[in-house]
Amino acid sequence: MEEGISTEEKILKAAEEVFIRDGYDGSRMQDIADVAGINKALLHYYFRSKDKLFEKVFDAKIQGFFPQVDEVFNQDILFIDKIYFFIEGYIELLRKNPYLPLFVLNTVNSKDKSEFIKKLPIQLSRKVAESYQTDLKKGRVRMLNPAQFIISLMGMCIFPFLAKPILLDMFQADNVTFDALMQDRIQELKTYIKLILQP
Amino acid sequence: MEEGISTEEKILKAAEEVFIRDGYDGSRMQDIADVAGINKALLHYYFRSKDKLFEKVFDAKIQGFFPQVDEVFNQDILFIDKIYFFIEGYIELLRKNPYLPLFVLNTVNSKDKSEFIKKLPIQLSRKVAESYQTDLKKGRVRMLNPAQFIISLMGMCIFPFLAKPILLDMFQADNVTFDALMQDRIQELKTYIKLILQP
DNA sequence: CTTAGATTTAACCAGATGGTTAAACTTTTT
DNA sequence: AAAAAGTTTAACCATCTGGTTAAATCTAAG
Repeated sequence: MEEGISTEEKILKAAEEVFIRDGYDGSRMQDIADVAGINKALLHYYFRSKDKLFEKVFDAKIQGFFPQVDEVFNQDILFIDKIYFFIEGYIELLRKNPYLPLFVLNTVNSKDKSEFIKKLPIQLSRKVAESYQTDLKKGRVRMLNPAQFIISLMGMCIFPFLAKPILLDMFQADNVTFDALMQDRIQELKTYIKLILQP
Repeated sequence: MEEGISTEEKILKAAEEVFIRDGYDGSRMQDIADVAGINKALLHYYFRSKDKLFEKVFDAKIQGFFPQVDEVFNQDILFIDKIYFFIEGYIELLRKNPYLPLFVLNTVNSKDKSEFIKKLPIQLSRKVAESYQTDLKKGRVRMLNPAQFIISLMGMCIFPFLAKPILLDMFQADNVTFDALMQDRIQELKTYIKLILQP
């Protein structure tokens, strides 16, 4: 654990690591303290409870689950190009935060944290749908169900990171080849999207 | 809890419910005993430990994560039709077992159960790839990366069930409309697959 | 320098947890 | 019917867990 950062920050970094690795139920306050290199009582001094600490970590990480769509979708460009940019951005983001999807999905699926769903900055569906309708009217894209399209797009981006251990086994891959696969996947998904969208 | 079934079966049913609902770390042996309507000591009498009980449940459920692909892929039909059958079968299966994906993915991603990956009956990738090559040679399908295709196919089938709470919020849906969306999704995915595969 | 406020420490706490034990009870076998 | 085997129970156990407490230590302010 590095010098020069506050105890609060040490705790947040350690908590993030442990919560992501072990999940909420599997995480121990003593483990977080050990990783942070501090006395366990400080966790309560600074954050009051395990719940609140988790919430703080979740709040910090959640902003990354849905990348800022404004920059992409407010541009005056073709819908399909917006989707390309989205794919590039999202897969890059997931490559840097490969454990994020499972962390978020576990949280929103857990029964005592389902209200955390309200914390998700979900503008994606609206932005995509509006942008899609614009291009549909101009005959630039095929008619399809925007909701289903968004689900598919997200599924194709996110799923491999969730299923990484399975895919490593399935394709006799290691971390290096998996990452290359994810790199290649950007182009692959663009191809699919083009085939699906072009009228 | 029903009459006429053995204590062992009672425990397995209850354990399945609780492990799926709360995850391994979040599950308590007393909870499982309560759901089963038995004394907690019986869990150890019949299954020796929480670990072993979990493994038994996992073994039972895992067979369903990858549906039997033999029936579908051994048929002498077009590759694309095989994929259609796969989609129908898999989405139906997931609609009946909506919590299964998260259960499995959590298990294979957890650090002390990663060896469970070996229990997955993974013939899917090989079957799909072989079948795809056959049709490729006959010019029935477009050239693409089979691994990426499989990942996408599975992602589009599985992801919505993992992200259900998010999607409910995102699309202002409830359980009924979500299920209808999953029903409709079969046709939608077939459309995508057709567009992607046709030469 | 002293005081006040902030931070940290080590010990402690009540309840929870997976698991154990021995006795009681039930079913099967002889 | 009695004995043996199998099942169940209630109590118990050592350890773990999130959290608390009061004293010690550190830092900032006057």
